[in-house]
Amino acid sequence: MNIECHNIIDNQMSIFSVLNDDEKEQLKKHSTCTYYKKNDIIYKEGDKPNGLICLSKGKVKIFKEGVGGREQIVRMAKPVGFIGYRALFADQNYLASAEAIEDSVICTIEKETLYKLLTSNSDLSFSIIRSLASELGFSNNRTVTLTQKHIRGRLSESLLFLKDTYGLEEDAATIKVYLSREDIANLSNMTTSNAIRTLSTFASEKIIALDGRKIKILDLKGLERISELG
Amino acid sequence: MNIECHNIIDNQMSIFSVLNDDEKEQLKKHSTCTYYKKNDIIYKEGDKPNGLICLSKGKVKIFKEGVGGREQIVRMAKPVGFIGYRALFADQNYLASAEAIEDSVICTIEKETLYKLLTSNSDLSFSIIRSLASELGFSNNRTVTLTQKHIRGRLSESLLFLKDTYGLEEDAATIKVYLSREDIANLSNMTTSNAIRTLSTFASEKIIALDGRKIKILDLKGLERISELG
DNA sequence: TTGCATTTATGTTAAATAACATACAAATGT
DNA sequence: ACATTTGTATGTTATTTAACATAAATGCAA
Repeated sequence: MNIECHNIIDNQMSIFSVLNDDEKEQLKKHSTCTYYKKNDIIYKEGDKPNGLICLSKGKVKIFKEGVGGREQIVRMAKPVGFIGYRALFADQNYLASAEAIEDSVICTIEKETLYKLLTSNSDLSFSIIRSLASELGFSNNRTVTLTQKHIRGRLSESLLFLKDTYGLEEDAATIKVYLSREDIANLSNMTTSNAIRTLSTFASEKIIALDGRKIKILDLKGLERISELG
Repeated sequence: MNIECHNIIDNQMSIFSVLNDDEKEQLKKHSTCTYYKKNDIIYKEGDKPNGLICLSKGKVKIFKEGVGGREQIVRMAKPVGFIGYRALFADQNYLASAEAIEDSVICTIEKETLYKLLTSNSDLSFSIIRSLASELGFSNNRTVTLTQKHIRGRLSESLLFLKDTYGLEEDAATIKVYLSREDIANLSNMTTSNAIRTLSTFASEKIIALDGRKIKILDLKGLERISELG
């Protein structure tokens, strides 16, 4: 039934590995599974969180609407990872929206159950503190990157970020996520035109190869160099 | 002796208010006071945190070095607030530097003592989770602001941010912090020249009044409007 | 298939902002 | 009191990037 939820909770990689069997059982009883199609909205800026959302399968983008409706992707989620936990723990409404960029499965854990466990299990609290602290560091880094690097630097950093987040296909070169040029632009703080143009330039420089939405990294060192130089 | 530390720990506004007297005593025994002059560095990017730093008196800027040594201010601290807790809890070295922009007093709480308390007191963990989650929301907001708003929007948002953070003088108009034009620029992601120029423009439009480093807000609504429009 | 919408591609122009140059004022040290 | 540095101010130019325009390619549905 919500076998997907059970898998997450039992997963050795998840933060729930610090829980004992009884605690895990609690979580399983109070969690529900939901299925999303590609392009489905999981939640919207302003919505109220009602539980801890965990991505079991698929890929999700988290983005904010900026000036003139222009969107900025602030995070990309992969399994097994949390979504919207910032708002939940800050006791705020969502400040960003989440949309599935592939068919996805999420598992929602009831807020009350989670909080009860947090009270009794300090290791779980520690895990969450560590997660939030890491992501804050990432966010601060990104602020500097997106504001200070030039277009080529921002784009190459985004490509490296996508590679690090989702990994590579069996050919050890193709980034394992297929975004529209618009999404790549929204991730890299540039217009779609400029994302397309700069990708083409990279391709002509043999740094990457393009085939539709497939992006193959040909010269990793080169990409890293461009990213560092800004 | 470290009376300043004691004040922080007993302060009703600090997150330590959830502790009992015995726990507070523990903290006091394992904390030390340090005094910093204006422009003193408290820690540098890459340093290893060795405790929880709390600002007791003064004002501190947290900034990152970006492309070509250009600095970006990511946070401004005021009493009673924490500094560098992100790196401490993420178990990382500092990703940013902290510098006193006024004579300041900080109180450092030993990591081991803090962690012991976190294990036994879940309310304290909760407080830290909430703080980190709030700051992450702030950071994501800032990313969008700094990348999408135009110069006038970024500068007015920075002025409003400084007002909200440090408050106003008795005249109910002058922002209670005295930054160099360069710092204002580094906060707003622009060059010093453009910060100076745009401040002058705001002054000529009677939105603010300038007197050296004193910035008086004459038209709050106007400033908010400019900030929102981007 | 055909038509229509969307995405991708590329060239041109316009706007925003950084970079640079210079001048002057204020603070600081000797 | 003077020289030296630092901060502030403002004008000019160069560069980056957004905005706009157009068109080809692709995906999708009737």
